[in-house]
Formats: sequence, structure tokens, C-alpha cells
Amino acid sequence: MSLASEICQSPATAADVARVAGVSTATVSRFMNSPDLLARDTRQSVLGAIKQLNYRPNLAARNLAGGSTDCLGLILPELGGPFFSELLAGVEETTREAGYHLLVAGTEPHEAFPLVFPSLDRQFVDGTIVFPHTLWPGMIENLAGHPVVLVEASHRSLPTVAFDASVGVREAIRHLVCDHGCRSIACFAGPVGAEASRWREEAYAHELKSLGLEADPDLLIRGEWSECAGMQMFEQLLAQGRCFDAIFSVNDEMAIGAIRAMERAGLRAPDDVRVCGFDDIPLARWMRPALTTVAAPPRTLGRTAAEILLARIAGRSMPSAVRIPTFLITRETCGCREELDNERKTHYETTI
Amino acid sequence: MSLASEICQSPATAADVARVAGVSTATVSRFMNSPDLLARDTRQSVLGAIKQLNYRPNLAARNLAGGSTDCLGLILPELGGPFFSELLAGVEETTREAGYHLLVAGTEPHEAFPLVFPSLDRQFVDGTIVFPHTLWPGMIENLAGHPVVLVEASHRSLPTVAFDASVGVREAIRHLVCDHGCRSIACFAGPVGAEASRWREEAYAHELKSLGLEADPDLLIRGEWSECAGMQMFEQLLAQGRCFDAIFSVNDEMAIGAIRAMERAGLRAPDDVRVCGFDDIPLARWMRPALTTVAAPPRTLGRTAAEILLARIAGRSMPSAVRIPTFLITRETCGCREELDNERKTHYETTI
DNA sequence: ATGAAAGCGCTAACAT
DNA sequence: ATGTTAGCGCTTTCAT
Repeated sequence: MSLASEICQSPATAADVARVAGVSTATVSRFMNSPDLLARDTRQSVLGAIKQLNYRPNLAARNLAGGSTDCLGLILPELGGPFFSELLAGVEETTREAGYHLLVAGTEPHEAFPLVFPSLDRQFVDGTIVFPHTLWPGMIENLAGHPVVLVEASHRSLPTVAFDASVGVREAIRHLVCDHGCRSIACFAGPVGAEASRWREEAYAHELKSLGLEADPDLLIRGEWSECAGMQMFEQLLAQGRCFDAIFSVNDEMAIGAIRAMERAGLRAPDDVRVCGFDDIPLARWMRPALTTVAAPPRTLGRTAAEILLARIAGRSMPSAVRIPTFLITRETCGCREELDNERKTHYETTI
Repeated sequence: MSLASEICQSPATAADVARVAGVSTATVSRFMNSPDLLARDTRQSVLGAIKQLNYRPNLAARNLAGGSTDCLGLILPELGGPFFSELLAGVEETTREAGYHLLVAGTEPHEAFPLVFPSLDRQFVDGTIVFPHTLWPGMIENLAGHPVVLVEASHRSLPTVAFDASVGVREAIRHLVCDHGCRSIACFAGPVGAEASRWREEAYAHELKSLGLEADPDLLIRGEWSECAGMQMFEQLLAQGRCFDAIFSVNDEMAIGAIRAMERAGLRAPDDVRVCGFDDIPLARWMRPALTTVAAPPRTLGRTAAEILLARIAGRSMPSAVRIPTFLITRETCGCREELDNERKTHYETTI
């Protein structure tokens, strides 16, 4: 049958298709890009030849000639860990479904951002999704004319996707205060300059105030997002002799570290201190005591970021600032009994 | 200063550089690919022009012309989850350090492999790392002439990186049998066709035999790697009325599912059934009871795979089959008391 | 509705 | 040691 395809080692080119179909390469190109311009018969014979030769256009050539790369870039502080990996997976899904490829790069631990970003410019990709753990000043200048969407960061002129921390945090604080009677809630925050953390801190302070409780600045402590940091933060608070009956942590890892440090100190959550995290990483559900936390679905975040970028590239208009809702999941560390079958399901949870 | 670079909208081309440096494009190309061939002075002036124009070669053009793309491809069943994300991070680190870019793609849940792979062929990348959850027959034909390394799979003619399950599993089985007196150990295996699972099963059966215990085929049960599957597998074994005093699971997720199912049934690990997993995902350490498991560091796997691929591309010779060691970490589910400070540290563990 | 031909930016012989 | 030149496979005017 397909003699040519069996003999040829190298993939068929548009020229091959053109020859077999008895048309010109321009017609083949038209078939690929705007079939409507072709006559019925022509379309048929080109299609036949394509199938026969198992033709697939060379992306590099297409790119070189036409200008688009069919590649998206994704820049994340790091690629491992429960949060970023899910975000990445969300971006990749959407990207692949749209027929694009995905180039990824991490910037930690070497602060490789200035290094990594320029190489992802329009020569390589049609657009880039950037998660700037802290917004690097001057960063924006590098982005000139290149479609970009920012994740968990805000900027006056760049499209943005971020969690709407306020709803989930409000639920959390109200739950701690109203349902469990907490009066002084410590806040475990991220490093200075981390916008995602700032939003969550603000929501915490705002809700406290709206309940008639002031956020105590001595009870706000900062760290580097990790379990390790969480442990140190708790120990520091202890060493300072601070009094508090609950902790709200802006991510789950620090909350887990805090709980670990409590255990070391002979304390227990929720009996001695109630704890609420943020993110709902899988661990939150499986650890003991199970972590109460504000769920912020990273896969959705990634998917949305990719959708916005794709829309932007295609010239479709899209809201330039999308917020992904968050919500409280009560488990054990807030003092609720874990009610397995009643808890709200998140994207993580397998259907049991 | 760099007038040209400020005026030009579109990125500088090799021709621009050539003009500014007063050389030909061939010389620019040589500078990029084999600078040693150039005279000292020429090199200097080309370098100057490149910096001045902020020149960076166009990937597509370079690719089309038959050169290298400086891109590597990575194909994974999925990108999220504790295992693959760490593997990915390892690949990306190595890739970036070598000055390459990384294109990633997932193949689940739509079995997108046949779709995704061809588009990552030499049209786009200099080589590809493939993790074939189950080795797709005929897959190899697509790879003709394209540098590939397989992860957790074996093939007669393709370079391969995989865990050496045997050592870790031997430790695990011996520990269960000799230290804890287990006599009938169930095996929670992956789906048929998953090589990684088969290796672990074989190590399990082999070690049982060498201890004078036969592996009971009724106690071998298969599932889809997930917590969910682990639960069902345990329930099925229970429903069948099987007797066993321990479970060896070929990954941690299924082990966790089994433990969850035990809790549902009013049973407890390790009191009723001792459990050992495989992988050592972060959860293993933080869950309660803490999971005893065979540690298999995915980041190392990824890094090694990338190193081999890079070596292959560079024409350097490398062993064509590398095995990454695994080892037992005893925690609570095997019946050992958790000894926090004595346990062997894995790559995951933060320095506390 | 289709063909002819000129690039896109680079590499790789082949010359010199 | 460096320049010349011919493509790589495609898209895209411009003709017809």
C-alpha cells in the first residue's frame, strides 16, 4: 500500500504530500491551516496523501516560517513539593489539550530567575506563566511585548491569577473564634515580600478586627514556608513567652512544623493550641492529628493561568485578574472531631 | 551604548551579529557551536557584538537547520503527586545546570503517549527521557535515531535508569520475617505490565523463598497504584477470607490505602497487620502510624536519567543501565517504635 | 481555487 | 581561520 512511507526513513514532508496528491506545497499548507479555502476534491486528495504518508508538519519549520512556537513557558520557584507540582500538572493538562508544548524551569535555590527568564522569551515560547515567589523588581522590563500571566502576584498592567484567600481565611478565623472560643490567634506568615502571604495575613487581620479582636503584632511571625521554619517559629514564640490559643499558618508545611514542635515540647494540637493551615496539601488529610486548613486548589490555579495565557495569545479577551475561591476544611487540629464522610472534598481526595 | 538593541524590536539574528562584528554568519554560528575553531580576535569581536545586541540564537531555525535545540523532553505518566514531581524536579535541575531547556508532557489519564511522543521527537528536542508506566508495544519504533533514556523500564537496546529494588526489598522482607516473626506476607502489586512493580514483586518472592517461605499466589493482589486501589485490595483480601500477618506494597500510596481500610474494619497497623510500603513519599514519615517503607529517591532517579541522556547526546559513553540503590526505613507500621533521631535520613527530610 | 517563489534564521559542507 | 552557499520544511504574498 503505502510504499513511500515504508521506504522513507525520514518523516514525510509537505513536498512529499504535494507530489503524491498532485498539488503544490502551498495547497498542502492551506490544507493544514485553512482547509475551507480548498476545493472539495483537492481537500480529499491531500487528505489521502497525508494519511498515506503519515504526514505531520515539522514544528520547527512551521515555527520558523510562521512565527509561533506552539510552546508555553512556566517559571516556578521550585518544581517539587505538593503545591507547585500540582500547579504544574494543571498548567500542563491545559497546555497539552490546546496542542501546545510546555517548557518548565525552576528558579530556586539559585535565584535563577534572571537567568532563566530571558531564555524563555518569544524565541522559545509564545507566552509565559510566571510564579514570582517574591516580585523581582525590574523583572517586568524583561517581559516587553511578550504575553505573560502572573500567578499569586499582582501587577497593574499584567494579567493575574491568584487565590481569593479572603473567603477561606474568614471562614477559618470565624470558626476558630466563634466555634472554638479562641481569643488570641498567632499568625505564621511567609517571608517579607511574598505577596501570597501578605494577602492571607491581611485577611487574617481583617477578620480578627471585624470580630472585635485586634491582631497582636507580637503574634505575627515570619518564616520560609517550610516545616523546618514552622518548627523554629513555634519554638521562638514559646521562648518569647507569648500566649496564644491558636495558630493560623499561611501554608500547611509551616503548620505541620508547628505541630511537630509542639509535640517535642510536650504539647498537643488541638488540646493546647488549635491549628489551621492553608493550601490543603494531601498530607493535611493523612497526618495525625489531621490538619484543619483553608483549601486552595493549585491545579485549578494552574489550569486557569494556562487558559488565560492561551486566550491572550489567541487574541481572545479575558478578565485580566481572576481569583480562585478558597474554603475551610475542618479536621482535627482545630478541635473538631474528624468526620470523614462529612468533610468537603477537595481536588486531592480520591473518591472513596 | 547599544543603539541597535534599543531600536530593534525583533530579536537580533546571526546576520545582525555578523554585520556588527564584521564577520560572516558562519563565523557567528561557529562561535556558538565550536568557539575553539575561531581566532582569538574574531572570538572577541563576535562576543562583543553578541552582548551588544543581546543575541540569542533562534531555536526553531537552529533545529530546522539540523543543529541541536538545547531542549530535552520528559514524558511522564503524570506530573503531579509526590513521586513524579520529585523525579521531574531532579531532571529539571540537571537539565538547567547543563544549559538545556526542558519540555515536559504527561500521558495519563488519556493515554496520550502516542500523541505526545511523536511531537517531542527530534523536531523539538535533542533527546527524551521516557517513563513508560507500562511499556507500550511498538513504542520503540517511534524512537528511531532519537536519543532516549528509559526510566523504570528495561529494553535490550535502550539506555535505562531504574531503582535496584532488590536490596531494599530484601531488607524489608527479612525485617518483617526475622525481626517481627511474620510468616505470611501479602503483596500489593501494580497492574500487569508495570515493570517497576514486577521487579519489586520478584524481589519479594525471591527473598521469601530464600527464607524458606513460599510466596502464596492468593496473597498477591493487583491495583492501580493509588490509595483508593489499596483500600479496595485490602477489602478484597478480607472478603476472600485470606490470612496474612503483613503486607508488602510496591508503592506507598497503596500501603496507605490498605492502612486506611484496616482502620475502617476496626483493625490496626502494626498490631493486626504489619505494613511496609515502597518509595518513601513525604507522607510516609508524617502520617500516623508512620509508614515503614523502602526508600527509593526519585530526585536521584531523575538526575541520573538526565545525566545519562546528556552524556549520550554529547557522545560521551556512559553505562547503559544504571541502578539506583534502595533501602529500608523502619518506622511504626512494621511494629518498630518510631525513633525519630535514629532513622536514616532520606532526601526528603528537612534538616531539623 | 491553486501555483510559484521568496524567505524565516540557522548549520554544514565546500572553498579559500 | 574564515567566507560562500545551499538547503532544512514551512508559510505567505503575489500571480494566475
